[in-house]
This record gives sequence, structure tokens and C-alpha cells, in this order.
Amino acid sequence: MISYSQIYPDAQPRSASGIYRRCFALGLDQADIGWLDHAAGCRRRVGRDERLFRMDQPFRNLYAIRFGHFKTYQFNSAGEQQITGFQMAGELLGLDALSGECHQCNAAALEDSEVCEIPFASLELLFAREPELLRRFHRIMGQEITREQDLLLLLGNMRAEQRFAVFLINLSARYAARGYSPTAFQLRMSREDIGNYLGLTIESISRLMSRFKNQGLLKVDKREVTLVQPAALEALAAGTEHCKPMS
Amino acid sequence: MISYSQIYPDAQPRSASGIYRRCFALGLDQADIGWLDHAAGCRRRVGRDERLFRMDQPFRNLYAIRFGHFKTYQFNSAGEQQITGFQMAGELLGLDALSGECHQCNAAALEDSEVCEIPFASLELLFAREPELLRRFHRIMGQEITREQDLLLLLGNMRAEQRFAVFLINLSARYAARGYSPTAFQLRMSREDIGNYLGLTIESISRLMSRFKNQGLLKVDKREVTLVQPAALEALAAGTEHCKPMS
DNA sequence: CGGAGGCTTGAAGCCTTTCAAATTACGTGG
DNA sequence: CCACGTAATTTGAAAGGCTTCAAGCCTCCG
Repeated sequence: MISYSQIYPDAQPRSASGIYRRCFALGLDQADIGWLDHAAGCRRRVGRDERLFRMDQPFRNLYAIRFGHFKTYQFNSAGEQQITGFQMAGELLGLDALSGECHQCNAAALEDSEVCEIPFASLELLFAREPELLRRFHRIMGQEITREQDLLLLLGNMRAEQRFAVFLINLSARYAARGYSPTAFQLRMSREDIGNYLGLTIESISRLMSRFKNQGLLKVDKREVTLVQPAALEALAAGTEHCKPMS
Repeated sequence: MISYSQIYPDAQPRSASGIYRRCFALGLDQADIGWLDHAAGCRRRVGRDERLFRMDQPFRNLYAIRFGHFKTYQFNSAGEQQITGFQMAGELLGLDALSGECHQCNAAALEDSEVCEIPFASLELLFAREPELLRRFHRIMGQEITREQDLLLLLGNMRAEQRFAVFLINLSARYAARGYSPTAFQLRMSREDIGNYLGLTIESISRLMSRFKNQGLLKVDKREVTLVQPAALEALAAGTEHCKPMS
């Protein structure tokens, strides 16, 4: 478990102003930092496995993750879940709800987490006065669309080994952007969640981990992962290399 | 080929006002009709296989399809294309570009088509004065996110036959919403494009078509498709039924 | 008529899933 | 602190579905 002070070592909890600066500083481009400083909002704790919002719940707020990790998922007609994304500190939750009156997916915490609640109605009021704020908001929505398109690319025509490599490299880059080690981090989600997200079974994920481990690409201890050969993993992710099956 | 007058039998070409009403009337909710009436913009013809915009091209306009069909696609690192969507009259192109300075995908016409060019800069000016306009715009962006999430669901955990059924039912619903027959329509895209979109090979698409045809679910004549048993196809799409392999 | 591109069909092979079982973690209560 | 039961993960073997490779057909158009 990660404590608040580890992530925000110099933060003064509850400081009225600058909350959003801190919320967003980690996740967005330099230029996007602080774009929400003007909006008001309160914090909310979400315990592990607890849901931040549910599908079909009326849409009121966006949520900026202060610390912790979340997954978003929906259900198909057969009642099986499909995970559509994993989110970490500094990222925004709830954008899908803009399409209608209700949330279109569920968001659940993967560990004890905290978010900033951003009432969308007050955000809309601000948009009229702050064109720059609106522009940044549109950029974030565009990024969400782009992110999902990348995921389509992944699910559409990558083999299992490439999918998993892309997954690891993506996590690595996001942790790096937040100032954490890009080569050693903890998986906050289960193997099952990873498989679900990548369109693979839990067994396939397990086999891939063993394979990467045996080839010296990875060190794995439970959910603690170390990228031993990041470059080789990137080559796998790019599809320029292949990883031989286990001896 | 479909002519302009077939789609807009009562249209007065070049009528200065109401252009956007016509652009959007087909694709959006009743409530969304005409939300762009205030914006200025000019028309642009795009011939078959011609590109409306390219990846990495600077972002200036959104495009509303007046008539015709488009596909959007990107390239992975190996240079293969992945189609991320097919768009028809009344739908909006270019939203992904909001994430940055440039378009993030390519858009190509599947047949001779026409679009309304909507300069995004002037749209942004309008947003400040028209909160309702902004709200509708956000809804459309949200719909795009939701649409892609649905596609993730499809690619993530559906078998080939279910994917193809979903594809057909989706087309059917969209044509129905535009006042066309939901059970008889022409595929504007090649088998190869369909396969690419669904994460399958062209051979798989061909085999699925033959299978559905032999089971009496479908009539197929080149690209002309008739849904003989729409309900059965919907059951396949929902995953509640399965279609036996060919005898 | 001929050529090119799009489509169909068959057979073989591979990758991933499915099914099954064993192993390892983890939380709870004794 | 240990025992136990449950959940998560690993591993193996077999089956299945989709792809790959190959060949042939159809259709459009010059």
C-alpha cells in the first residue's frame, strides 16, 4: 500500500487552493498542469474493491485520481465483464458519461484510493469564462479517444505476446511520467484482470509471464515486476521481434 | 452509387442557412438536431479512395458527413493498417485530433462523398456564447468514447461469428435510424476492410458469410446484403445463440 | 477478350483456449 | 504462531478456432 505522503511528500493536506494542481500535476502534460485550479471540489476516499461509480448511475461529477489505482469495466449481454482501462494518479475518470445522462461503465478501486470530485455543472460554468480551460478539457477528451483507438489496434491485430509486452511498456511509461521507476513496479491488478483487459485468459497471462521470466526479460515476484531488458520488451511491443516459446 | 437527390430529395443545394441541420439531422438524437446551425462552414467533395485527412496533418476542421461513407484507420509500427471505424451520413469525423495538434488517424472515402467542413476555431468561439451548443458537442464526444468502448468489448471477448453478427446488426440499426431499410443494404466496404475492422482475416469473413447464407440467416449478392432472420442474427450478436458450422 | 482485383473454398498448422490438477499465497480463528 | 479454507496463480495436456497458404472463380473494365 502506498501512503499519501509517499506520493505527495511536500503536500499540505487540505490546502484549499491548488488541490487540482496536485491532482493533475502527475498525469498531464506540463501545459495542462493546473488547468482545473479554479474549480471547486471535494475529496472522496474509495476503499479497495469499492466502486467509485456504477453504470446507469446519474452523471454528476468527473473524478481526478489523487492516489491509488482504478479499473473501468462494463458488462456484455452475457453478463461477463470487459475491462476497458486501468487508471492511476493524475488521470481522469467519468468522461464516458458525457454521452448521456448516466455513466456508461463502472469504476472500481484496485486498492485504497482517493479522488477529487469535480462537479461537471460547475465546470461547464467555468468553460464560458475560460476558453483555455475548455481547450485543455477537449484535449483530454481527445486523448481518451486516442487511447482507446490504440487499444483497438492492440486487440485487433496483435498476438498474445505482443499484447502483454505493450501492456508492460505502457505501464512503465506511465510510471516514469509520474517520477517512479520505469523498470520496477507493482502490478495493482490481478492476472485475471490483465487477461480480461488484453482479451486473453488468465492462463495465457501466467504462461507469458513465465516465458518472459525464463528468457531473462522480466523478474517477477508475485505482483512485483522488474523489467530486466526494457529494450527487448519494447521490440516485442513494436512487433519487430518475437520471443521464442519456452525450452 | 447514391446520388445527392436520393438522400436529400427535398434539399435546396447551397441554402445558406440550415446546412448543418441537414448534416446532422440523420446521425444525431432528435435533441441534437441543428445544434451546429450557427456555425459557418463550406462543403467539400471527396472522391472514392481519396483521403479527407491524414495522420499528422495539422488539425483545423471537424467534418460532418453529408452523404457517402468513410473509414478511419491508423498504422501500427509494422506498417499494417487497423480500421477503427466506418462512418456514414450525419456522423462526425476528426474528433480524435482534439488530443493534439494533428490528426491521429486517416479518413478515406469508401465512395464518392461530401462533407461539411467545420472550422474548429470558430466552433470554439461559439462555445463561449452558447452553453447548449457546447453541451451537445460534449455529448457527441462522449458517444465516440462509448462507441469505442463497445468495440473494445467486441474485440476483447467475442468469437468470430459473434463479431460479424454484431457488425451486421450495428449497420442495420444505423441505416434504420436514417430511414433506410434495416434488413437490406449494401456493404460499402470490402471484405478485407470488414475483417481488418473486426480483427479477423478476409477468409474468415468470407466463410462466415457463406455459413450465415447456408443457414438461411442472410442473403448475399456481392456487396448487397439482406438480413433474412434479423432476430436470429441479434441472438448471435447478443451471444445467446450459436451458429453451427457448415454441414 | 484479357487482366487485375476481389472473393470463395479447401487443407494444414499454429496459437490460444479449455479443462484439469497441483501449488502457492492469504486471511481468519484457534 | 500455527492450522485451515479460500482465492489466486502456475503448469500440463488436449481440443478448437482462426490463420496461413494455396488454388480457383467471379466480376468489372479497358
